[in-house]
Amino acid sequence: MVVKIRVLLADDHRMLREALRTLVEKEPDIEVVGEAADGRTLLQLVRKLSPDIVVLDIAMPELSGIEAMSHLASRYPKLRVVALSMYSDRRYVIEMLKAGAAGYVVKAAAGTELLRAIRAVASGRNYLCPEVAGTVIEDISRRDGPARHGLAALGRREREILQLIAEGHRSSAIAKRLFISVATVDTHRRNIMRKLDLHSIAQLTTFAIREGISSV
Amino acid sequence: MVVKIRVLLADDHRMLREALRTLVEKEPDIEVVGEAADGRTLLQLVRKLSPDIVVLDIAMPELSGIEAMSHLASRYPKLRVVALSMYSDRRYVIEMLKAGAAGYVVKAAAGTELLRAIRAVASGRNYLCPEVAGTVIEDISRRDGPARHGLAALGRREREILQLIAEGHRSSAIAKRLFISVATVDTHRRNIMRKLDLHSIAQLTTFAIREGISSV
DNA sequence: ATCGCAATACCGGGAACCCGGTATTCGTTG
DNA sequence: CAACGAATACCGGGTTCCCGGTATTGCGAT
Repeated sequence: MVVKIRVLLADDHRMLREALRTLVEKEPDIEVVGEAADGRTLLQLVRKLSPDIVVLDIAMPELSGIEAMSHLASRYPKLRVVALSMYSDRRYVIEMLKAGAAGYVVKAAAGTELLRAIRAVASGRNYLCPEVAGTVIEDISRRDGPARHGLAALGRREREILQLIAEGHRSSAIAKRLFISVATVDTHRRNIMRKLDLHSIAQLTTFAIREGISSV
Repeated sequence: MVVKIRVLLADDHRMLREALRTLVEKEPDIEVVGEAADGRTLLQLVRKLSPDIVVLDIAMPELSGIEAMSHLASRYPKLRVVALSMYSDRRYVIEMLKAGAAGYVVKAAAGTELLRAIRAVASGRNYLCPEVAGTVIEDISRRDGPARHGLAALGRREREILQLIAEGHRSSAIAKRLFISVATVDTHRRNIMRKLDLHSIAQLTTFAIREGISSV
């Protein structure tokens, strides 16, 4: 009687979730215990279902994959996450790994890469698909100190608020949504602008799109 | 002995192709005869394999889904194509339907929608998933003249001002630059917003980037 | 000639944004 | 323990944004 790896899938595209589920459930040692379409639902399901592994798409609405990753890492230190993404760009890879992901697989890779990642991560190791392994090695060889620029200078809450601003929400709506005051939203926006040296909503929006926090 | 619907899958993300293949091949009346990762390979495989149906992702490298669709429609009039996309936006839907697609399904839909589309299209009918059916109906009910949508609805001056707004310039700076009054800038911005049904600078910026008026 | 649209411009008012400053609390790290 | 940063929150004031309304002029098409 083998113990199955209990996997939760998080991707906003329903068809892809279902298709990935079908692919993964062909494996006798893996079972999909749930699916989440956005970052918030993901957090709820993790609490409810206690999966072994989360397969987490980076580009998700509301609470982006990166934000969700940070939340998961702080609240569930034992949980192991495999990041799944269209992007093999260094920015995304490093960001997710820093946020606590144990694996990173691009959608251009074969389905077997995802299965390999799930099994490696479930057994306590980390996993990078070949497409991004070079990226990470290059980043390590470039690392030259704790200076943080751009997106890396923003805290978790700041990134969350930046996404909502860039998605067109007003401060009052953001405040209501996050159960904080409008003054706090304003303060965060100001801090974000100071750190990024930006001075308008348009510039914030452009930055957020460029950094993949918000989509076009 | 039932005749299977012979399907060719075209999507540049290998993992998704494989996952979709797994999903589709669970059906006894459908078989996947091939997979293409880009528009050129797609054309070659269609010639070689003569599938009944092509499931065609819009966003592909080399030859985009829309261009591939046009090529297929002119060279293989009997071939039936189901467009598969992240986008439910009217622009893409109408464009693909005009290019000759017999069906359109978004990735946010359930996997069963794709199966339904394949079967409908294979039996000679057209298929629109519910998420875009309203879009098409609205487009038809609007088709009462030279109605213009999105960017096409904007005049030269409006486009000029949209670009400057999206680049982060304030109304006062735009006014000074174009030798007009701030009130006029405000009026233009209002007209732009009305035509595009947008309500904030962030939304304008996102639109401008998407339309290539402004860059990230 | 007439009409419609683009470009220009204004009134008014309320809310949001931008930014100067301030503060407290909590958790982490040295 | 002390220091620092993140998160929360406020004061104040000026400007900009959003949007209700209005208007005129010039040009091109019919």
